[in-house]
Amino acid sequence: MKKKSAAPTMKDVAQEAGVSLGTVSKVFNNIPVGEDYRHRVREAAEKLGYQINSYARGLKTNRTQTVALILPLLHHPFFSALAEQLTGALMQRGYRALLFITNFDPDAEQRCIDMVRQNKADGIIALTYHPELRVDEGLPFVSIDRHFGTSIPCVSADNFGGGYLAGEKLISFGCKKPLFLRSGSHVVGEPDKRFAGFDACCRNAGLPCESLTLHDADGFTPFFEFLDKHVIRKKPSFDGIFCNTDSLTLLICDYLRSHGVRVPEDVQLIGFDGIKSLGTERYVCSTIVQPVAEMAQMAVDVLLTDSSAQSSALISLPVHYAYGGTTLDGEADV
Amino acid sequence: MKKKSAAPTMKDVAQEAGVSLGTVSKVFNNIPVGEDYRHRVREAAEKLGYQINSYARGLKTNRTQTVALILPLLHHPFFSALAEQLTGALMQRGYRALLFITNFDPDAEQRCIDMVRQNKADGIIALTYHPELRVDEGLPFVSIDRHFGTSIPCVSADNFGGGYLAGEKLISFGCKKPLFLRSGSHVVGEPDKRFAGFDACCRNAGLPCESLTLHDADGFTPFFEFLDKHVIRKKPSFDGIFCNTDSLTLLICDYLRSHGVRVPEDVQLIGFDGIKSLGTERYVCSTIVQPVAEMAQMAVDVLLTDSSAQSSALISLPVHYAYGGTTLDGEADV
DNA sequence: TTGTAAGCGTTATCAC
DNA sequence: GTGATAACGCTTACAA
Repeated sequence: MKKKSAAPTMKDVAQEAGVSLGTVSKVFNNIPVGEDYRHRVREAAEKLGYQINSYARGLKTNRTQTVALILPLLHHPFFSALAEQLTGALMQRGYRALLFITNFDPDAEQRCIDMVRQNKADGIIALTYHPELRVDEGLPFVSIDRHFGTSIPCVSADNFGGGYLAGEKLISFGCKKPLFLRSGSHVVGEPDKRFAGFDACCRNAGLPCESLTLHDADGFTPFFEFLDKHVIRKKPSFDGIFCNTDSLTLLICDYLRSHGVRVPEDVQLIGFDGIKSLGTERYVCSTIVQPVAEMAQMAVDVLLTDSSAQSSALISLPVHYAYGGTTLDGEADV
Repeated sequence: MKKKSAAPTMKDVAQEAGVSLGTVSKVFNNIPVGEDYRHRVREAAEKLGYQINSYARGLKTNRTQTVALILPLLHHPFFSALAEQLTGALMQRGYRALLFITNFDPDAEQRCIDMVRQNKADGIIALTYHPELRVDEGLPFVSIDRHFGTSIPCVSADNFGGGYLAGEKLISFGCKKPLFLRSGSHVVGEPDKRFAGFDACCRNAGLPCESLTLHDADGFTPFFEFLDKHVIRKKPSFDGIFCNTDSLTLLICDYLRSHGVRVPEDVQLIGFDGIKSLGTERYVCSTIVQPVAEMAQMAVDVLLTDSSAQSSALISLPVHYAYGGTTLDGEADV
């Protein structure tokens, strides 16, 4: 008794069907084969519960139908939505997703890349914070939100356009004293353009905006100090704030309200991402919505499509504005 | 010019180091080898940028260091947290995560299982809604929140205990007329015990509770109709609601407030899951917190640990209560 | 200790 | 159209 429910192999199927190994292989690769043979093979496979061994196949073909997803984390709606959409888009194409979580740690990111090479994934889709990742030439790679310049395509939302749109909205809602608040990684990436767009819009309107940029390590207290300083007797010295994420918007909104500042009456807030609230499924704040599904689909398409014209394209997908209670436009505008 | 940056193989490393193939293999498998040999191999590997080919290895060893994660979706904090924790726990153990999203579709779930078999994963961790999944005997399987009875271990939160605790809390906060609301899949699973626990607690206290159970297909309107009927002039005929998820709690809370019912003054609400709000990182409602990290760790441990005593255990991990603004205990109790 | 060689389950290249 | 047979890159007896 040597074999203990070992998975059936092509050889077993061949034997069961009374044909040769090669014929079985052909059936499973849609290579022309006599109709009766094809049938016998299918039946034998069914009977034995045969499933092709993708490891053996991958070894031969050098293609594994597997794509690695490298993300910093999942416990944030934007990232989890991205992961879900990416996985779905891959599965539709017959690919499997190998998931790696890096926690923003550059070392972990590099280790992931190495694991991917071991795993012979057919490609990588990554949202990485490692400024100079060492990744195989020849291994298809698509970056999200981080443009590595030469030779690596990047998919992102239209961050500049989104920032500009945020400015337009705030101004059209009557804001005269715009402020920009940012918190996040110090690694430069596409999302940095949100401020550039906002700033450009404010300038064009003759309403230069103040701004305060923080990095992860700084925590949030500088924001609170800033707000304290600029809020005199519940009247802030600004009337419209564009935060670089919905998450930050919520934090700021909460702080202002708890200090007697009315949102949106005294100050209007616009965020970025398009996060919806659990349960009610409404936007958690007025926001610039990232087209997550489209970004995922595009990333997969670029990765898997014959990379002839792949080049080093930077693909920015259109965003849109959505009302979420922190501006004065109200539901009507939705 | 045949090879076009083909990945280096053990043979290349052996040649570069001037040793035999077998020796290289031994180095990479931590099998005793002369110190100088070991060194030469390491250097050669480094120089060539060699990475072991896990497909070739897997073909030989029948172990792929890969575990499949099968989840219905990711765009919900509980599932994304679970996915993140599971992936982390697996990576710590040197395993990679193969992610599958099923959208609650039993067919998709079965297809995933088949893909997993093709991929020769070493095991499966699944939160599945397929009542009678056909899964290989011999392929380690751990279920989350769904107990398949015989032979498949299941990890979940202590749902009964959590329901009981919710009852105790509501009663200790002064509730006299408890209500239970449930929405979700019609597939029975561990989470169903939340009501059982709550009901038991209410009974013990001599305060029998009403309840309304809905399934996904029903939508939410029956809840609203029910509430409308039981709220006379802004005074509801109940004063404490236990909802089976935080998500539902938020929905109900929103509905009540928009109809002039004060939460928590008129009605207190307790949810289940332990979801935190973006930005402020506070619990979105008073809730029974699931120990997600521990559940993930446990699932991985059970899956990967020598399955001698694995049996068909049902492992319930302890939950705890947390204040989140929808009850009368206030921050002090946290 | 180190090297040699036989597979693992496929695919692909041949003759038939 | 079909059936042998040689790889693919690795592990693992076994021989040296």
